[in-house]
Amino acid sequence: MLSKRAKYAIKTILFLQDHPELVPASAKLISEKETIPYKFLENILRDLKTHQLVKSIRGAEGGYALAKDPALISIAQVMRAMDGPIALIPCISERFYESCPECTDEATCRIRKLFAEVRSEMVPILERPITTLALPKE
Amino acid sequence: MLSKRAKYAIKTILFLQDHPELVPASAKLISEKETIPYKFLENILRDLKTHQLVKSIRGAEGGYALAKDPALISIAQVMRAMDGPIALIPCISERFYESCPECTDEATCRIRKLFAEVRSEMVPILERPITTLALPKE
DNA sequence: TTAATTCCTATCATTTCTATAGGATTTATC
DNA sequence: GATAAATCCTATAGAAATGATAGGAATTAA
Repeated sequence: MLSKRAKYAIKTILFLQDHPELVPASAKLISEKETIPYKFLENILRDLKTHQLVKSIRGAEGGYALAKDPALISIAQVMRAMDGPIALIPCISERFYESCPECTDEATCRIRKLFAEVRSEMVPILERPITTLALPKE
Repeated sequence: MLSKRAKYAIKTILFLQDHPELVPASAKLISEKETIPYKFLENILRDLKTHQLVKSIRGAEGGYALAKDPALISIAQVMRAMDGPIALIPCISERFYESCPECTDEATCRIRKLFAEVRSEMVPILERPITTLALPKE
């Protein structure tokens, strides 16, 4: 399951997407509007910045904005920045590969292919740009 | 990511699938063959039994066996028994539905549909019977 | 100069995950 | 009937991850 960090991060990214580009949004504002604990948010924003998903403007009247065109940002990017791999087992992850400590031999692992298939179905959906995340119609 | 419990449980289920039906496999045997800590395994087996994936025979010469035809058992069942929901957010889970505490309104949640789609791609793959999990050919 | 803000390090609290301990109960076999 | 090999059960310990807070340094617009 997604961590709370990741959920907060997604809310933050979507908030910034909606926010007028010219005015940066302060952590305080985001915290209040999205009901995210302030200090926790600061720390998420730092991480999002490290991963080049948001940029910051320091000082009074400063704040945060998306670091790039929303058409180039996906939920997958946010998830990876917060929680790490999307794959359910590490030995099939593209970006976070690790061998499974329990596994004696990847070549003969009977579940590896299954989870690889799962991953390859998940990823393209999660990699859609956030511009495709319209509000559901009533 | 899958928990160690879930990985151990999957190994156990596959071990039992391969094991001759007439002789139950003891926790000790499984523990040794699959290198799973004995006491941890006992506790996993209990849980698998509660979820009616394995059955047990008590006493000397006792042990465990699959509770049903392997054609009726899937990795999804094992995962749900060990780790709970397969969905990445609780508000789209079929079996473990919960509203997201961060969410003000499901109807207007912008990521809900996306994660529902992800889930609906994952589930059919994970629900394939374990009889389809052949060893990969060289 | 002040106030608003990001930035940084550290720490705490809670929960979840992994694993172990110790023994009660059951049952096949000798 | 005794013994040994098992499952079964409750409890708890230890470790790691997660969620959250504290306190202040640095930056900058007004």
